[in-house]
Amino acid sequence: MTASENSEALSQRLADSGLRSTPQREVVYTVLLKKRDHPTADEVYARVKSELPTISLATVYNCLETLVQCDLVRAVNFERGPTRYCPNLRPHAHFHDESTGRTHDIDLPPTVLTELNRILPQGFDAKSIEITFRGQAKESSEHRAAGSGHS
Amino acid sequence: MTASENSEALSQRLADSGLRSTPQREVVYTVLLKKRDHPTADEVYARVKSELPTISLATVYNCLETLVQCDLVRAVNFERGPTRYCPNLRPHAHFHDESTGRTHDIDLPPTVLTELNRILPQGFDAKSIEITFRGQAKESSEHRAAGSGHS
DNA sequence: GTGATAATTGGAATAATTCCAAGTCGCAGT
DNA sequence: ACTGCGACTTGGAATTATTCCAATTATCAC
Repeated sequence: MTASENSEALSQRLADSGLRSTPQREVVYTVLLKKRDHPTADEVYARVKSELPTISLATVYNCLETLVQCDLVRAVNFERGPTRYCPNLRPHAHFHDESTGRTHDIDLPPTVLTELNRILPQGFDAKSIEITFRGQAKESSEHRAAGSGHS
Repeated sequence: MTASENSEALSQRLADSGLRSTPQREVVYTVLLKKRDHPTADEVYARVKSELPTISLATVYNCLETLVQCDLVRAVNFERGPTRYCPNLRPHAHFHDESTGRTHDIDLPPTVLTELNRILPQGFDAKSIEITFRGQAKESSEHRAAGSGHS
């Protein structure tokens, strides 16, 4: 998917919700797509500033919130600490590597999701499931964990 | 399990880690056991104060942290917002009811855990898995969701 | 009991996020 | 093009959750 296609997708989604496409929203979104390392709002702010030096942190929070509303980005929270943002829309779990602090996306086979829904008692109706592994990723630091690639 | 048995278990665990059993730690722990609604530190503080009026919020944070260290309590974070605390030690998932804001424990069959570990790519070694459902629990407010009962 | 060590306390400090009021931008209708 | 209205952005103040710190207090070993 090219950059302009992503931009198209963004304007489309925004328009669907009656929202406008703005430079700030575009840049925040492309920053998320460019480096998929689950950055915090502060980190996004730092990255966006190199392209849009006058943007404010409040706007970054606003844009991120907007993108989450439009279902273009997922907000992720494991443990205490700042919220992180993830532009991977495929069903996936997160693996939090305790030694590096890094977070990897793990693709979820659909069977696992249906299986998980089966363990819910009567009357529980889940709209979404979040799964976080915690442990160590022993291999090379250049994992190509399934699920990060949208290219 | 009686109250004094819980208290025993607590001192034991604390001793194992070279820590002392104190009134504050005991009360914080019993408060968590008494009402298993995943309270925040502030809520625990409020409940503990009725029994131990001079306790400080800092101490509540300290005690909770200690209990988590001793593996008697789990700290739970879904989405932004304060950390919540859960004295259920059995493997379980959380179901977050979006309409009531309440959180229910869902027992996890061991098969699900082994299945989940199977989806990890080579080199990923998970020590723990956290699962959170989000949706609506349609039934009566008095669910006896499996997993809460230790009695 | 006495001393060493651990735990508690209150308040200040920090971190993350939200709120708010003012200013700016962009489109719709003329 | 011009104007007006609502949406968006901005900076700073406010809020919330949590941690830090220095001083006191309690507890255990001897």
